[in-house]
Amino acid sequence: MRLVFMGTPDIARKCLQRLVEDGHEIAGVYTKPDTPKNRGMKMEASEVKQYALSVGLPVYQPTRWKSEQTYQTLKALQPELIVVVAYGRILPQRVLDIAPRGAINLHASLLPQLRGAGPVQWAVLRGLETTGATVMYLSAEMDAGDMIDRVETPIGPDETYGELLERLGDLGAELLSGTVRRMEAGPVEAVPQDASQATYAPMLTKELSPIDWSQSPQQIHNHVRGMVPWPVATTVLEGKKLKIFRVGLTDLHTDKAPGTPVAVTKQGLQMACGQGEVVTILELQAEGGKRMRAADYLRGHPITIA
RNA sequence: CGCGGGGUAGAGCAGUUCGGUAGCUCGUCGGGCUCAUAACCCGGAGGUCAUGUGGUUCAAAUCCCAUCCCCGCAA
Repeated sequence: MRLVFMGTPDIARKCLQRLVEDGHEIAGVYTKPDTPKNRGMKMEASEVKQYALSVGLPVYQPTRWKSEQTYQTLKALQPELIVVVAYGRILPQRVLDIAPRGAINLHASLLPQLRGAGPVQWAVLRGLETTGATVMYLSAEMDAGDMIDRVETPIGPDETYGELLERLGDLGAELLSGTVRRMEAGPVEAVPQDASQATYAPMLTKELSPIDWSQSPQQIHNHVRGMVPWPVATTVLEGKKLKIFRVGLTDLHTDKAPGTPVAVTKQGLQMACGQGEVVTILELQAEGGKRMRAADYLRGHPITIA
């Protein structure tokens, strides 16, 4: 089938790659414009763009979807179907109407749960035990279109956002591949979402990084793994800002105030949380330093236990 | 030229300001103690101090120059 693909990060790349391997005719690939990133502020192309170029697909990076020229350019590609995966842009309704078979989207949650830009992160942050991916039609309202296909998957008790995203990317690409095949064969059924059950998952920001030590160990654990690999949970210890990559639950108790170091062990650093419970910081990174086991960090940066 | 931290033993760090015998904590190996141990005691091995076999010097981890690599902020 002749289609236009729109997407930006790696999960989108996986989907595009799968569609290419399925033998579909990709008339064009849309992705966000290159942005200055990383140390040195070098311009960096999205994963989707890098892949598209490597297989010789035409890449488009419009900045204004409202412009007539952008609209006409897409229309001229004459896609039968538009496939959108984590594109990062809101598309005007008339753009969604260009393709005869419509515009579909892969969303990494079990809609109507977790609509928004950060469904995978919030699935972990909220401590859900199950999530998944949904293929639906795009609609004017964010992630509210009629659903075509879905796949479920359990979330591991220690799984991080990054790990889950990786898995959902593979599952999602597989799911999407099947949907497009079926659409190619003929009309498909779509069921409306129950809007009353909708929850929302906004994009994470670094403002969410600081750990609230008054929470329970399980909540802190969810917070930490939901923030890896970005933006990563943080805390300040002895005046130093630390990124916290991994914590472990304990059955211990303490009468120390939340956020106070309780003890240093072979495993790492035990910290007091809410209700006198204790979690162990297992893996961390200091500014300018590498990510390392907490026990290693403490060897060179001994802390005093009050 | 966006700002900044760093590369010293297998790991994490100190030492660099003011050049002068390579240190700490841990791991590892051997021995001891112990009912036992991740605990404790004694002893040993292990480093061309990122690179240039660069410059200055009687002498460089330390000062100067160049290069490579890692990381934080910011996006």
